[in-house]
Amino acid sequence: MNGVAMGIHERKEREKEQRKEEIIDAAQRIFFEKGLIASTMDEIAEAAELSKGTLYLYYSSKEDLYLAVMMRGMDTLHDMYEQIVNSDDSTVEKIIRCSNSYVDFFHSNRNFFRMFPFLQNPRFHKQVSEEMIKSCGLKNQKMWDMVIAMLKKGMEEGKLRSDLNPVEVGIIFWSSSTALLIREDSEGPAWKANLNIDFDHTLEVCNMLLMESILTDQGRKEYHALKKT
Amino acid sequence: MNGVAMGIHERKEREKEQRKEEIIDAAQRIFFEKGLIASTMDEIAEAAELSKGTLYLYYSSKEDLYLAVMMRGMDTLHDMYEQIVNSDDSTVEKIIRCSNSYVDFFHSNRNFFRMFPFLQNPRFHKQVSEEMIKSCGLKNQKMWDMVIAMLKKGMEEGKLRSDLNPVEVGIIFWSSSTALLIREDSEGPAWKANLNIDFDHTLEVCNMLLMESILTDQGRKEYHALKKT
DNA sequence: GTATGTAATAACTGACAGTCATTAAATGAA
DNA sequence: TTCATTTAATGACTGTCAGTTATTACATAC
Repeated sequence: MNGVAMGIHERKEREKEQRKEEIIDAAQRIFFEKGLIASTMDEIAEAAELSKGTLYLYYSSKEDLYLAVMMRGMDTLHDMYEQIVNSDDSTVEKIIRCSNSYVDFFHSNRNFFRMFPFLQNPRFHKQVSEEMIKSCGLKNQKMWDMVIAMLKKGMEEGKLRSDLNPVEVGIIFWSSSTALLIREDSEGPAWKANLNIDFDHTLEVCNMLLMESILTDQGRKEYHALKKT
Repeated sequence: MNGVAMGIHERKEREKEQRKEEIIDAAQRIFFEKGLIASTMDEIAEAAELSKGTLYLYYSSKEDLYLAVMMRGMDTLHDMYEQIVNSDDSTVEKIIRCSNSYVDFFHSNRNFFRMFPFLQNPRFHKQVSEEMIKSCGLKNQKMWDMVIAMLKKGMEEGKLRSDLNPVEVGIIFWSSSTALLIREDSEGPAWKANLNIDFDHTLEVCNMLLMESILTDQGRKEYHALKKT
C-alpha cells in the first residue's frame, strides 16, 4: 500500500462513519415520531434514501439502530452533568443543579427521554448486539462514576451524612426522579385534571424531602440558604 | 322464554366466563415464560387447547389478553393493601407494612410485577381496547384512593407533616419504590457484583430517608420505636 | 326431525424484520 | 485505457405472526 491508497482508505472510513450518522438522522426522525414498535425499517430506509438492505450493512437490527439514536440523548445528558460536576460550585449546589438539569433535559429532549426505559426491559435486549449493549453500558457507567464521586466528595466535606452509601444515595435520587418524570410523561395530564397534581412540583418536593434527610446540619444550612436565592 | 331456557342461558353465561378464565390461565403460563413480545397467539391457543380464532372471540388483541393477566396481579396487590389499610394498626405502622408488602409482592409475584411497566408505555396502549383500559384504571384508582386516604388520616392525626399534599406523598413513595424494584429486577445482579449494592437494602434506605422527612416529631418517635422491635 | 342461532375452527391476508442473490461502482494493476 | 477485483447497494424474497373470515359442528327451540 502506498500513500495514495492510504488516503483512499481513510476517506472511505470517513464516508462510512458519515453514512452511519445519516442513517441515525433518518432513524431519529422516524423513531421520534412513532416510537420503536410502530416505526418500520422500510420507513427509515426511505427517510435515509437508502434501501432496507443497506441499513443492515450498518446496524444489525432495528433495536440496535434504536439504541444508536438513544445514545445521542445519553451524550447530551452526559455533557450537561460533566459541565456541572467540573464547575467550581459547592457540592450542595452541584447536586441541586444536577437535579434541575435532569428535569430540563426531560422537557427539552422528551423524545430522547422516552427512549431510556427501553434499557429497563430485559426482554428487548435479546435483539440487541453485544457490542451495542457494551457501548451503552460504558456511557452509563461514566455518568454514574461522576455522580457517585460528587456525592462521595460531599460526604468528605461534611455536607452529606457519611453513614450513607454514596452509590445508594445516587441510585435513590436518580431512580425516583426518573420514575416521576416517566409518570409525568405518560399520566401527567390525567393527574393534573383529576387531582390537580403537577409532577414537576412533586419532583421538587421529592428531592427536597430526600435532601433534608441526606444532608448534615452544615449541608442543610447551605441548602436552605441556596434555596432562598 | 321459560324457566328452563333461563337456566340454559345462565349456564352458557357461566361457561363463557369459565372459558375466559381458562384462556387467561393459558396466556399467563406463556406470558410468564416469554414476556409479551416473544409470546405468540398461536402458542397461547395451543396451551388453551383452542384455535387462535377462538381467542379473538373472547379478547380483542394480544395486548388485551396481556392486560387481563396483569389484572390478576393487581387484584393480589389490591387485596394485600386492603387488608393492611383496614387493619387496626396505627397509621405509621400501616405505612411501613404497605412498603414491606410491596417488596414482598415483588419477590413472590415477580412475573406479575414485570407486567406493570407495560402501563407506562403510552405507545402500546393503542392496541388495547378502551374497555380494558377503563377496567384497569378503575382498579388502579381504588388502590390509590386507599393509600391517599391512609396518608390523609396520618396528617389529621398529627403523625405526618400536614403541609405536604397526601397525593404527592403517595406518588413519591410509590414511584420511588417501583423504580428501585424495576432496577433490582433488571440490573440487580450486575450492581451486586460490581459495587456490592443490594437493592432491597437500598429501597429500605430510600423509604427510611423519605419517612424521616414526612413524619412529624410525634410520628418520628413512633416510627423509631417500631423499627426497634 | 328440522330450522335457527351460537361456538369454534383453520385456512387466509397483510405487514414487517431480516436475508441473499444480483447489480453497480470504485479501485488498482497491466 | 482496459479489465479484473473488491466493495457498496439494491430489491425481490422468506418466514413469522397478529388478526380476519368463510365454513363447519353443535346445541337449542319449535
